[in-house]
Amino acid sequence: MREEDSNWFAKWEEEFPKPEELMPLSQTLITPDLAIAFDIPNPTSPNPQNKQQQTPIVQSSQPNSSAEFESGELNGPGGGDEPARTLKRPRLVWTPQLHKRFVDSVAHLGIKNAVPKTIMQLMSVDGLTRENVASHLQKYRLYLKRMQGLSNSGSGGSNAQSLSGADPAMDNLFASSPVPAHFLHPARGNSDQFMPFVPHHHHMGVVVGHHPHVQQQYRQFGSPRNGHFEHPFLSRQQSQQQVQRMGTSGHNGNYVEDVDSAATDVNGRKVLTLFPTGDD
DNA sequence: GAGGCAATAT
DNA sequence: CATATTGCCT
Repeated sequence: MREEDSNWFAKWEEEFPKPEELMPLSQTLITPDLAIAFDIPNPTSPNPQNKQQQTPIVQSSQPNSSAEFESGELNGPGGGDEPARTLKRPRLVWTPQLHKRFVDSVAHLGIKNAVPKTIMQLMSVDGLTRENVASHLQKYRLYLKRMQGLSNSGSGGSNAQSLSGADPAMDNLFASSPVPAHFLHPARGNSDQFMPFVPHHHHMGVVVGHHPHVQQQYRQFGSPRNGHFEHPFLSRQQSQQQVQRMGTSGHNGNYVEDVDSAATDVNGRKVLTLFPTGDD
């Protein structure tokens, strides 16, 4: 019982956006079927008054069979009554924010408890599946490993070092969130710290976008898209900020669409964007 | 079944 | 290219 114990929770809370802040932006979970079926409402006449659906109960959501409203046309096999069955969920887009939540969860869970299931539960992100987390966790571990090998300079911190030529694959995303020091080296003398497990439930909005065609979301640095130069980090943040503005403006309940890093798709590739509306 | 990880697929 | 999926193992 150190003084830290009394602090971790406060910090943990602080990092999260308030429900009120989430409200304007968060949409209820738009089920793939629904989104696809309706092809997402047009941006100019969105749903001005969207209701938010809170789930006060802690639940590992397996939103895989809830809504099944067909748009009327259905060639469905059999009769066309059954709920969504073999529908594929869109690819999950790991925004820096979402990943931050991921990292926070892992950090607070401790290495031992940081397994896909628990992480997923702690994150409490609607629509997030165990597989999503598992896949990302795998990559994240590789990232950490890579970094341990290169952790020479005495930055004393745990930040992304130079990334050049190695595996610049995911560095961009991962570098955007602070990596707890204990991650880099196994607990020493510290058995483990377990958490009381407090089910914080913040609702994250889910946006499914159907975009014409955008290629890479995370472009190389120094490549301005609309004639504006920006930093890699900023560019990402700005993209998100744009999204937020649209929502907070209250004018248009616009779904993410124009934003390059928002819900986008390459020729029919649907993308799921869960975004928290909070700080970075 | 759940997890970890490498390979492979989209 | 970022995720998803699969295979094989513990």
